[in-house]
Amino acid sequence: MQKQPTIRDVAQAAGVSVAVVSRVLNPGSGPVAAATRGRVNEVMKNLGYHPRTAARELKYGPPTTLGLLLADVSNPFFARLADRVVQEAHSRGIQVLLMTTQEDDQLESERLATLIERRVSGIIATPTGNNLATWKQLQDLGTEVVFVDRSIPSLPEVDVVSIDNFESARAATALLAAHGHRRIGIISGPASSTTGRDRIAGYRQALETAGLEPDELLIRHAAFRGPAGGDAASALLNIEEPPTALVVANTAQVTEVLRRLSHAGIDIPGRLSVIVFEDSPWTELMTPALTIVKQPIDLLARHSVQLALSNTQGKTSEKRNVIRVAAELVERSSVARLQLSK
Amino acid sequence: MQKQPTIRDVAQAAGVSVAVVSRVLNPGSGPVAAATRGRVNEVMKNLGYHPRTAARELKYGPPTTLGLLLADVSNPFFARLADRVVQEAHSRGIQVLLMTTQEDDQLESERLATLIERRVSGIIATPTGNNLATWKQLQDLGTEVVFVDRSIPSLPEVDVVSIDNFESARAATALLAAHGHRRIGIISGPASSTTGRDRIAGYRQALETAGLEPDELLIRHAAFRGPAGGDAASALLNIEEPPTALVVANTAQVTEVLRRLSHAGIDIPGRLSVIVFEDSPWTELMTPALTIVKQPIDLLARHSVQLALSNTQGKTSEKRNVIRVAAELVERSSVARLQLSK
DNA sequence: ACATAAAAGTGTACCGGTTCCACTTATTTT
DNA sequence: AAAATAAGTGGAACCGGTACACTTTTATGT
Repeated sequence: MQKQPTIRDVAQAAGVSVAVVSRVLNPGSGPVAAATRGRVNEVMKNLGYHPRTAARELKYGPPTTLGLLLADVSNPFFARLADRVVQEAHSRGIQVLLMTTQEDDQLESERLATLIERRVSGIIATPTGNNLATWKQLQDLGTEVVFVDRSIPSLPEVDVVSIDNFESARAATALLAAHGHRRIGIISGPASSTTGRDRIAGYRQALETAGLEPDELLIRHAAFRGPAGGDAASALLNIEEPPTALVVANTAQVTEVLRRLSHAGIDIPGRLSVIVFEDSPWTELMTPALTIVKQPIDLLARHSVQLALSNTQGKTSEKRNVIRVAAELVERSSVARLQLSK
Repeated sequence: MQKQPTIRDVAQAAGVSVAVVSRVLNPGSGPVAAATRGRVNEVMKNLGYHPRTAARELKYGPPTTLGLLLADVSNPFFARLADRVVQEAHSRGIQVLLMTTQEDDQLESERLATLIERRVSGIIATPTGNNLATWKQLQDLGTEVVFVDRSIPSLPEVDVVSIDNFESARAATALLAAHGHRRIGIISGPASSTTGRDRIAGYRQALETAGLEPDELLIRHAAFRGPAGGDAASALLNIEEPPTALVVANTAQVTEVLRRLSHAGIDIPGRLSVIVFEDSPWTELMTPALTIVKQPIDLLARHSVQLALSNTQGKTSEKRNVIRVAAELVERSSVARLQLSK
């Protein structure tokens, strides 16, 4: 284990001053004779020299690191988002520090503290909904904060990138109504989350447009983690007048819900039509292939990274950015047309 | 956007020297009177002071950051691995820099350069198989390198954590043989990858034990990305004497293969029995529920992090570590017992 | 009370880069 | 040919922490 050469070692070996080496390292920061540049480069290669990022960052804050704070990377939606964010960031020469909260605000708080200490230039996050003061502090410190997928209404000054939750749930519900369903259930995220609430709101809107009376028994909020989604599904199946159609608007709970339906021996779409907010490849492989609401993850990632870096890149737009991208309703085979026998 | 207070600001406001503040920051590094400690903490809180990691890292290399270099986080296997690695690292106060290679050795090379500049203490990676010199350099520099899932045979000094690829493929193949299958196909990773090769080797071993003659037409290597798996599946279905059973040992290509089988209208397990290397929840939701080889991702993650940090934590074990954990064959409904009509 | 030891606190060099400014040497202008 | 300008290089301060060597204060023992 050899010890790393420093810029001074390079300077000495090349017979120049450290200032010159630094200029070679940062083209455009000053003039260097072509011959000198070549010699220095040669020496750097021979010595296996790599400038140390930590030292570099000490002088000026690091626009080279982004924090990506997600609830849970084992959720395919977040995993794909992470993948795209990382790619997008790399294409701009930015690195990504990945952190997870497990939807736990205490953990979130610790992660945020770390990100502050790292002086990351931007943070892309799916907030738990708490730690308001910390989020505010981050912004005051000049860190560009971008909420993705969800947001926190009481932090109206933070940028947000998400799909149009209201509209996508409305469209899904409207599709079911158009197929003749009158008892339409929905399982959404917790009421404390914006996605959870907004999707329910879209659902209600669709019911109203279709002239259907909302039944609170058909509306379920479920936590993102644990068996909550499955329990909600079971509960829905056991009410007096069970639904003939179900919107699973809680992405993290889709497999839980489907598992429960499967164990209960529910025929899809014969007994229950289903639309899920989830566009993993497997939704197409199921029997029947699931009708889904597809989130344009690429766009979410691209916009998030762009916003998270916008401040750093100089063009500090003073006003807040809210980007809503459209989700796509992909019709497959899990929605049945109901015979109107009444 | 206020500018950040430094340790000197804190020292001045608290009426002490920077050394004392530093001691408060690093308990155990020296004596501080309880009253002083309280006062300094108070001032730090009021000023919103957070010590800057970059400055801290400058003096001693950072055992606070790990590099996680994966092929692709949108692959559920890697996603879950990332999730566990991040959790495991966080529980030890370590941060994770996530990078992806898209199986491209050029990109891998660039990512490695970045990791060198960051002086990360350890790297957990799924190597593409190239960049041998860089991997070696990393080790010489004292970076703890751990290959996970795959390895590079020509780098025998690098730690490896993976499942027993040979044995898991052997077991899967043996199960099919025990169910009476004599034409067993396999789609594995590329021949350039250790997983690709080792699983094929296990497959051959199982055939031999079962007294079956290997047929090269039934053995397919497919790239991890793109439509290669699907193409391999199609090819297998179109040979003169097609298989009655298939092992999909290329995790990244499982959905591709299944999609192709589905489009071809293949009845599983009626016409083709299937075992896949993939344990996402959806494999249980399929009709029929898939028989799978389940990788103990928790263990892989835990061991990887442990090894990646072992050097740093002082206990420099001079010899190389190779950790092989057992995969579990979970029998469900996608394997049919064949009537031996011959 | 007085020596002595332990505790508390301070000053400052250092980590490895970047950059400002001064300085020397070449090149151009008139 | 002298003066002005540009190009190339070097010296040293600085970024924000850490830790060593040292001084001052407080506690302990007889």
